[in-house]
Amino acid sequence: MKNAKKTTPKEIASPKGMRDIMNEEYYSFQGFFEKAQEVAVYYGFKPIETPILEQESIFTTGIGEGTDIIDKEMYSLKTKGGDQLALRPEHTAPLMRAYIEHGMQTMPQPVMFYQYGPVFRHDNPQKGRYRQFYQFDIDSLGSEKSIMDALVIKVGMSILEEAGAHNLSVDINSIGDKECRNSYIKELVNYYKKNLSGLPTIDKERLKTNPLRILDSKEAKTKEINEGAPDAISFLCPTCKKHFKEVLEYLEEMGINYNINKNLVRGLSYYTRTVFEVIETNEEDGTTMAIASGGRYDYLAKQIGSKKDVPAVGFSIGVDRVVGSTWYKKLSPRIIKKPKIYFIQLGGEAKLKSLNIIEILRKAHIPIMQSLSKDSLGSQLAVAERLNIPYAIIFGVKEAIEDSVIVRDMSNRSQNTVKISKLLEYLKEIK
RNA sequence: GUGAUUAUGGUGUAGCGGUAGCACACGGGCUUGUGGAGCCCUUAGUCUGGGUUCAACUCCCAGUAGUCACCCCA
Repeated sequence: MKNAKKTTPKEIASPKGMRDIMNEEYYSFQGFFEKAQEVAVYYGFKPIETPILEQESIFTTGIGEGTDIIDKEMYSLKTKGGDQLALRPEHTAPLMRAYIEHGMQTMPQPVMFYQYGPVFRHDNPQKGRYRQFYQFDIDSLGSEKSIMDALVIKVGMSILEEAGAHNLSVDINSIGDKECRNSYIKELVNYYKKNLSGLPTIDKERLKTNPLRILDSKEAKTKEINEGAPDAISFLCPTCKKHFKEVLEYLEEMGINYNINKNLVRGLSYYTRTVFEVIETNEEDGTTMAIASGGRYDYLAKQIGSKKDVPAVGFSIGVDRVVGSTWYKKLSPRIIKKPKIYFIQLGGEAKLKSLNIIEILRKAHIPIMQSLSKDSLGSQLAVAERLNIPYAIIFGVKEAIEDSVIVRDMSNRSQNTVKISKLLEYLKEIK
């Protein structure tokens, strides 16, 4: 499967960085989504689903120009009607748009939502990175209280733990609010200007567009310069400092391990105060990967057109990275499950009545696999075997006359004849 | 956007400057009221476009795509 596209002509291949999710992988995703929803619901979050397409402007103004996501990774398109739309590169701005559009500020605050689905970024694919990928988001809108920061982090971490994660660490930082962040940026720019000659070109460029980003630059020279850079936390105004301290206290209280990373700034410009990333360390090779991240975005609402600020905070999980990890504990979905019964029919008489029996099973919520198109018993059994299905229901001419079926345990080849009227009862027992 | 690397039926693979084998899978047939089977048969391939050459699947270049890494990010 891994080379499925190596020779497929482009016309019939999925687009670069996008793939089909099926079989075991499908169940893995589905299982994760169900578990994540369950956890979120226990904490009082409600579901929402926003459109995959949005006005492009909510992203350009919300996430901000000067970020890579906007400048080079967005799928933009113009509709036949002339609207400028974009495939969502993340869930946060659309959620805020929905909040504003539906006047949710009249509801009891905060409003807490979870949502999940595909997001799109036009980046080059590599390990754990696709152009269409899946995020599960937990957000609290309408409260600036530090406990909401802690809450979304807690819920996100619980979901990850339920999924089998155990080597997680939370990198956390605070980049302040409008005032302290601006004075900090001013100070930072001054500092870099003093060291301008030592900065690589990329970072000189960033000095103009997004100076905060220089802090987590991967350039060796910049890293050196960053050693002496002023740090955001010491520039925090008293309110922000208090907020950050409270968040950390809550995390400690909940036993969540964190480390303060002064260079963490995140690539989206709507963040204020709390920002964090959840890092997974691979036990085998020691490599790390961010599998979830988020932060507070108190000014996003106004940026995308609200008259009032809506303080909010969110946590988003990179589902592909969770499901694709070595530690992922396969969560199996409850709603869409893999059938445990293979239905086999034999003879014209039986084939005729087969669909009725399948319908009886369907009404009892018992999914099956079948090969109605086949005739011979042997070949149908072979398929059941091949698909690794534990039970077979055999329905032949004789059974059709007697209104019964044979239920066969594929593992030990034992079988029983069961009246159709008692079939559901019988199946309940063997499960 | 940058770099490395790869590309042969559906899948996995062989091979050679003289146009391709093999295995499995799939499909059909025989047999068959009880299992990964057997036998027979069919289908199906050199990623695309250029170049070198009498001749290219093979050598060269470009493109595309997979994988990985950088940037960035989930």
